[in-house]
Parts: sequence; structure tokens; C-alpha cells
Amino acid sequence: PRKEKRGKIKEKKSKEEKKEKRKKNKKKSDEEETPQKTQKRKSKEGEENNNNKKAKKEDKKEETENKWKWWEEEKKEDGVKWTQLEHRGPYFAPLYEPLPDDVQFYYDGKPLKLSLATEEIATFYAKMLDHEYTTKEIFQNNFFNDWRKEMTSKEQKIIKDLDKCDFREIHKYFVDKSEARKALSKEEKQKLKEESDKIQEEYGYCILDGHREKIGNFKTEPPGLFRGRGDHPKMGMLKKRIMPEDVVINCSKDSKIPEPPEGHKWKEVRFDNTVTWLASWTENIQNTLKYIMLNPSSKLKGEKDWQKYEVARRLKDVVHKIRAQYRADWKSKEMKKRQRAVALYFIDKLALRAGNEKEEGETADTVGCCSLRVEHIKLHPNLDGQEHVVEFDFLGKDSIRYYNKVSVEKMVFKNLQLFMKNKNPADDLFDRLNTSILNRHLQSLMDGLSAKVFRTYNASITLQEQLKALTNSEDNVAGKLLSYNRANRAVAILCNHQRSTPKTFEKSMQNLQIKIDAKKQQVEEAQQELKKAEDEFEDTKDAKAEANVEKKKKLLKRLEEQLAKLNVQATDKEENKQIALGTSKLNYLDPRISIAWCKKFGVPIEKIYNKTQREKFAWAIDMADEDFEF
DNA sequence: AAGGTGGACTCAGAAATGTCGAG
DNA sequence: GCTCGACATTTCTGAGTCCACCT
Repeated sequence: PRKEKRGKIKEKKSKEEKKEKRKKNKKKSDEEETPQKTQKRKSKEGEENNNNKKAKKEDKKEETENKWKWWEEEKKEDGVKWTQLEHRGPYFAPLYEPLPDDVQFYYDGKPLKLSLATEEIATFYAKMLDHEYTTKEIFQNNFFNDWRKEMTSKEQKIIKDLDKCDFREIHKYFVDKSEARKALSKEEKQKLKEESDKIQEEYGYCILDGHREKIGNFKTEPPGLFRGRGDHPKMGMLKKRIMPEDVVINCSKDSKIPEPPEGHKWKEVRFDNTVTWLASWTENIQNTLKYIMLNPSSKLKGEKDWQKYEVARRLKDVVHKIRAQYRADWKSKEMKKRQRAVALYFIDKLALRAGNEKEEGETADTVGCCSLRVEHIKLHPNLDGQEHVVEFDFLGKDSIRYYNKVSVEKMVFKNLQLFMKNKNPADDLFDRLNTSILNRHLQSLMDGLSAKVFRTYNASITLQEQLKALTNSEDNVAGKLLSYNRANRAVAILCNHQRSTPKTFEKSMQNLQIKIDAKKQQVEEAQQELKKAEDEFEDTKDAKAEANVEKKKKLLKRLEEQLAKLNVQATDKEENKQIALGTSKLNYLDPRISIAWCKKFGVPIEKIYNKTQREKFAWAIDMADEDFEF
């Protein structure tokens, strides 16, 4: 039986009680709170007018100076996340601007002036007209339902059929508008940029324990139509505008409490230092909370990230024991244990996600390990010369397809046959198992162990092993980077991180091939020229000719290097077309492995981590030396 | 005491935006 | 030096995991 509907109204009582608890919990640290005020105020205003070059220089300076090395400080007591937190509150999405009078909506062929609220929602749909979403029936129905709810009764009486609605003029208006924006002059664009920079300056940072930290998402999400991933039952529903009255602010008591926009109030202001968020609101589609939190470069995120990899490293010490145990459990008398052991084998070997149960009808039908159904696997006693092959085919997180044929151990195969006996395709494969049972078991094996740790562990250890196996110290930097990318790719494949093939892929591949051919030609020509120069030197033996030979040699060498680089590029590109490397790099690979590798092989860190990534991994860059072992 | 539920946090790819080098 | 498009980066917000707490 799958879960019941979630979004029920919370009981007031429990909420109040919880609040009380938080207060108690927090009291202690409140007292310790040091009222350090904003000591540092970087004089940003002055830089603003300067030209790019200077600004860049300043950036660099900032990069090396006054960075908070929180990793050198002592950790706070358990559960307390900060002692000082001050911020400006969220930046609200701009209000709706009505359409000009000459842009009209048509119903049944006739122009119809809509009320402001109705018109706004119409624009959400109009903007998406050339997206395939709007061709889907569920999307259309959900949209139309929600739209009608917001109409005046007069409008409701007229607008009864979406097919009779003509949004094309509105659509065109927005297309033109975005064209116009692209066509703005340099100066106008510059001005726009400055305005958004100013907002970033003002709302994009907070003060956390005396340090200025960047916020990850400081803007509220604008209203629009919900776009789920995959086959989402709620696609097209109206996502409502967030008002200050919806927003809970979290900050420290003695800080400057953010002002709500003129004429508005916050839903609540609280002072909870056991959580990391600055503001939150409830989103109306799934009735779940959304948060404003810090950027990955912040202490709060960085510390947690570091800790994640430390847990994974502890798993390394016990993983052999755990593997031995689940292998033994395959033969257990208890069905529950067998299921747990087989599931864990999948999680370990295939890096599957845990697979929480989901409420049917509320989200797209996707699964992870524990929620696999019989219909998601096929058993092949023999396939393509391999024994005991399991064919997986299911939609995972974000409705990304997982398709894999794996030869498994005999005992696993037998167990799967057993689990599937007398079941329907739609039945749970592991009917005696769920994520909480699994995680409780894992916790008992190692402190802090849960299913996702296996993904982190296997990803990182794979990178380390692959780097060891693939890197050739004789290679030049480009060659080494290819090895790095290949190691990274092995991880991405393991974790099933995919992307749609870029639209321009074929074309850009062709272009690259053309370049390669041209370069080959050049190399040949250079070879001939060199030959000629050598012959001439042979004849004349004069200094000028000798210099010429040297020159041609150099040219040839340079061209050959360029050709080699292009070839490397082509290989890399082809191998990468459907694989997304970013996710694993950012979330699964202990950065210290990569940094150690860079140091060991003399590859500049900038070659593998861009600026943002270097900020996120500042802790690792500072602490890892070339001997680091995961 | 098992299972449901809300809350808080990580992880995910698409889309928007910025940049940079070839022509 | 300028433009244009390919590619890189950033933004966006949806989709998971996991745990504490409640019944």
C-alpha cells in the first residue's frame, strides 16, 4: 500500500509545542551570542564605476584576501548552527505589469479584455506557447482549472473552453520584448547589469557570526505555471505569488530584523539557531516548504560537505565487513533480511538511490532501490554469453531513465526469482523492505551510515582508482586532463548522471572535424617546408638558412601539438555527449582527491575547477596536499 | 513500536545568461 | 577591432534523502 495524501493541515498544538522546544534548546546559545556588529564594510560603491579590468583585479585581490577560514576554527556544539545571523529578507519577485492595450487576448475569435489577475495567469501560459508542455492534456487541464478559479464570475461564464482561447498575440508580445532586450545597446545593458548587481549587493549577502556570507537564492520564486519533471500529474497548475505574509524570517534576536515591504507584514519572525535557513514559505503545489539558504561557498554548507566526505571515508574502513555481511544475509532464513541484503547489494554495486515511497498521484512515478517494482527488472539466466543477468529499466530521480544489464551473483539471482514469485508487475520487488528499515540497519553497522553514503563513497573511491589507473605522468596537461575527465566520466556513468545531447552537438562535432582536417593539412605543409629549409641549409650552410630551419622546426612542433590537442578534444567530446559530469563533480567527488591529483601531476587547479567551484571547495584546496588519500 | 508525517537539508538537469575566440 | 555563435557558467526550482517526532 502506497502512501496516503500528504498535504493535510497541520495541527496547531504540535506546532506550538515544537516552538517551545526550540526556544528551550536555543536559550543557552542566545546568552553566548556576541553582538559583534558589521565590522567589515567593503567599499563596494567605489569600485562600481570602474572599468572591467580594474574590477577583475579587485576580484582577484578579494579572492586571496580576507577569506574566512572557518575550517581552522573549532566546531560549534551539536545542533547549533550560528550565534549571529543578520540579513535583509528575501527579494520579492517584481509585481505584474499589465499588458499594453493593443495586445489582446481573444476568446472564440473575439477580443476579450481580462481582469488583471486573469490576465496575469494568461501571460504565464502565453509565454510557454512554443514549449511542448502546453501540448499535453494534463498540463492544459490543470492550467485551465486553476485559471478558472482565479477568474471573475463574469469571465468564468464566458471562458469555458481552452481551445477557444487565443494567446498568440500575448505570446508574440513577449517574444518581441525579449528580442528587444537582446538588442539593447551596450550602455543600456550595462545599466541593467548595475541595477541587478545592486540588488545582489543589498539582498544577496548576510552576516553570519561576524562574516559576510553569500546567499544561495535570495529571491522569492516568481508566480507561474508549475513544470514538473517527467510525467507529473500536477504540471500546469498555478504556482502562486509569494507575499511577505507567507514568509517566515529566521535571524538572530539582536540583529537588525529585516523590514517587510511597505504596507506588508511577515508571517512570522523567529530566532532559531538550530537551522540554517534565513527565510521560508510554503509552496502551494505540493504544500511543502521552500527555503532561502546560503551559497555553497558558505561555512554552513562547506562544513556539512566536508563532514559528508568524512562519513564516506569512514565507510571505507568498514565496507568490506558490510559486504561480507550482506553476502551472508542472502542465505538468511528471514525473507526480510534477504531483501535487505539484496537491496544493499544493488545500492553498493550499482549506486542506486535509497528509494523512499511516494504518494501516488502527487508526483511522477519514479523509483529508487527500495521502491523498485517487479516490472522494473527482467531476469535472464543467460544473456550475451553472461550468466545471471538482471536487466533494469526504470525511471529514477527527475524521471531520468536507468537502463542497465548487470551480471549478478548467483545467490542474488535466485533471491530475485524468489521475490518475484507470484507477484504482479506492479507489485513491490522488496515487499518487506523500505528505506527506514534499511537505514536503521545501516546506522547499526556504522555511526552516520545511510544509503546515500554508498553513492558518495563509491563515487569518490572510483575517481581515486580511475585517476591512479589512467593518469600518465609523461602526458602534457591536455592529456592529463583527458584522463581526469575520463575518471570523472566513469563516476558519472556509475551514478547515471545524464543530460540530453546538446542541440548543437552534431554540428559542433563536424566543425571540430573540419578543424582537425585543416590542422592535419597544415602539419603536412609544415613538414614539407621544413624539408625544404633543411635542403637549403644543406646547400648554403649560411646562418640565415640555419635560423630558418629552426623556425620551421618550431612551427611544425607547434602545429603538431595543436593537432594532438584537437584530437584529444574530439575524443573527449564524443565520449561525453550524453553524460553530465557536473553533478558528480559538485556533489559526489571528494574535492581533496582532485586537488591532490592536481598537485601531484602539476595541473593547475583552475583547469578542473572554475571560480565558483573553487569557492565551494576552498576548504579542500586549503587543506589537501598531494598525499591526500580518500 | 511501527508507521506516518513534517521539516530541513542535499542533489538534479534545463534554461537563462555570460564569455570568448574565430573569422 | 567587431560580431556572432559555441561553449561555459550561473540560475532556477523541482526531486530526492533522511531524521525527529508523533500517534
